[in-house]
Amino acid sequence: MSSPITIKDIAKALNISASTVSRALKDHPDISRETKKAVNDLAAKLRYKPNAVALSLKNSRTNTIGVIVPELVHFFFSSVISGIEDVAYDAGYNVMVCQSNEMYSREIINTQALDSNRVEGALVSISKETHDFAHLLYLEENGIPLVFFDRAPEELDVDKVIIDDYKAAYNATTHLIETGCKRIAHLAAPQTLGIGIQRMAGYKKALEDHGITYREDWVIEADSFELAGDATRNLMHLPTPPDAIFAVNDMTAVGAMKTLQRMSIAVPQKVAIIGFSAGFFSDITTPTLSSVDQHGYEMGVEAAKLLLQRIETPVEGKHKTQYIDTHLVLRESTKRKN
Amino acid sequence: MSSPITIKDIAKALNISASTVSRALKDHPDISRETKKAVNDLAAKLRYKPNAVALSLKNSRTNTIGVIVPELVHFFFSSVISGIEDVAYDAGYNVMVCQSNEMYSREIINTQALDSNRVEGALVSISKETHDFAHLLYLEENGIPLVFFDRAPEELDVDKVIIDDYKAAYNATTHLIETGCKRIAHLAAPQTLGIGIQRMAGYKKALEDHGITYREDWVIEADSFELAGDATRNLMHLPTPPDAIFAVNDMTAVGAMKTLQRMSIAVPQKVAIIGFSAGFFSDITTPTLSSVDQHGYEMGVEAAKLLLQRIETPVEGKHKTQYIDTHLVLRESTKRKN
DNA sequence: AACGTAACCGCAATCGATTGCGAAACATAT
DNA sequence: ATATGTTTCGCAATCGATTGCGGTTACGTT
Repeated sequence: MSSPITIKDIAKALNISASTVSRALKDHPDISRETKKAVNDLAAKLRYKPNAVALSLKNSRTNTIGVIVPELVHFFFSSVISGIEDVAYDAGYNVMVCQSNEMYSREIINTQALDSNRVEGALVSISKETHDFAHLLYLEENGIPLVFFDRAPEELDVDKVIIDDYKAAYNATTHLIETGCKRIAHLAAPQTLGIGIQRMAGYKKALEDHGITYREDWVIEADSFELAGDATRNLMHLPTPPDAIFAVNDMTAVGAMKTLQRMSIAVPQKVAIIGFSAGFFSDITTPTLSSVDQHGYEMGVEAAKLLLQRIETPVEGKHKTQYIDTHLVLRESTKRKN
Repeated sequence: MSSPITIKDIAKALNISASTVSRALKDHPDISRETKKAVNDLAAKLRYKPNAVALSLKNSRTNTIGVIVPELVHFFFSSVISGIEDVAYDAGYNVMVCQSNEMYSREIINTQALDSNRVEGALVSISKETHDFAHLLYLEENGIPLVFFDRAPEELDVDKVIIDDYKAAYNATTHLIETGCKRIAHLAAPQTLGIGIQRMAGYKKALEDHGITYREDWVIEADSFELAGDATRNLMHLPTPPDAIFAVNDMTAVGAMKTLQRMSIAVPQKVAIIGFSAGFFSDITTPTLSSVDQHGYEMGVEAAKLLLQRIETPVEGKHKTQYIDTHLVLRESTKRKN
């Protein structure tokens, strides 16, 4: 009902000036013990809370960071945000969250909103539509540190926290090889996306390092539950079908698994499957799905830490690319090492 | 690098007063055409953006709403937040997100942060530890509208957007009965939580209405993937084990399903299972999981709409309880009706 | 008695934008 | 030439909190 208590209200009630109240509240030596007590007592009674907005204006510090993600409803992104929020909380920062819904136009508006609200830094994972980064780089030009996570622009000198897709794909493929698979297929992401290219490259390199010839007909672009069905059927109808599938993400892996089961092909005995972490539902398939854990929470933590560091001490020189370690989560959809 | 452009910068550069700049920017009739053009041109050139913080202070309107959830990393909660964000975006509001991590103490601090930051309203789903709501109700007493969603205090006159847990549980249980199950167990949430109580009550009522006796040993408090394992084993080791399980959420349902499979008990033939909340991973289990869809996104939308309405026109009289429709999503883990 | 000096506290400016009111400058009317 | 009107703009206060600087007491010292 009533508007919030201000320092003036206390001053008026005690018949002293606002400055005295302010000083009393922060235990300034200029203020007498009695005055301090009176002020603090009344402040407590009225439940005075400093107006963060006024402080922000005065100090040019909002204690708020902004986050833009393509979509909130993704296990991975919500994990990242959770990590961000925990770090921010510990550091006394608030988190303003926006989703671009994979739209370039909305990402721009989100960026401007964060700018207008004078967030002290921004954490961004770009939308699928975004190929121009001017709106974001503009933030940094204006003194708002910017850290990309997961989906970051390639070939740009910006701060980013990402996973080593190449290495992770290499490890996943190697695991298939080491558990006895020799005909390894890859359900790939579009080769326009950085992750698509990197994961493909890691896959190829693993084959090469283990003396396995790369076969083009074992690689199909398919990166969703739906697309995985057709792709898998096509693979299994080849003269020499694969005995393992490395899928570019978990939904694709599950799509392949479901399809194989419908074809009565045993997983992992006939065909092993490994995915790439989009979520913890790898636990709940039958068989459970081996996968590459992307450590979303940790990525959020590291990205937030880096951002806070940039806020404290702005970049000198080159920006940093930080890799989050991935690791193989070995479950039932791949065979055991012997 | 340089601090953001202010209205004064433009005024100084054009040798006019700040008031004139302000008026020129908003097309006030008092300002001449030439002045307006000069101001607008320079503003565009310098990419002037009004300082939202200063405006907030002046207008006592931050255009920001706060959200507190127990945990971000939940399909349901992230769905709700997504709905909230979309509504807020359309209305020109920003969203400040906090997670309590199921801790009462942290919920309090979150609340104070939102208060200090003068959010114009708050959307809250309470933590498991929260039994006292003073900190939240205090917001509303201070003119910050408050809308609870999903986890709301019972028996309190507050605005809330929830599902009809009682009805949904009744329907889920009834479906099990109608598909021939007669010994229906319930893996329940803590009976301190409203949802726990309501879902339990709906379960009981369904049994009663169909002439099935309630048995205490078929009800176990277990609301996570991990807890479901032990609970399910215990259930199946009873002299008369159940032939169906109604689980309080999907993760619990999946935990039960996995355990049954490990015990070589056929789902749904020997034991049918129905979950709650229809996370999209209900699709990928084998068998796929029947569940109650909670419509998280829609709940977020409705809660945000209600909050914005409260912000526009504060409550007169009693608060509102709004129910989001649920519906049964029938998949393979329950039997078909005949 | 006169002066010095702590001890305490208030004035006013500041952060950026807005806005009521008043004031120039010029034009038109009487 | 005086009065009235119109156009265009600036002053200053405001939002809430902070802080340098100056001012007022009261007390002690010589």
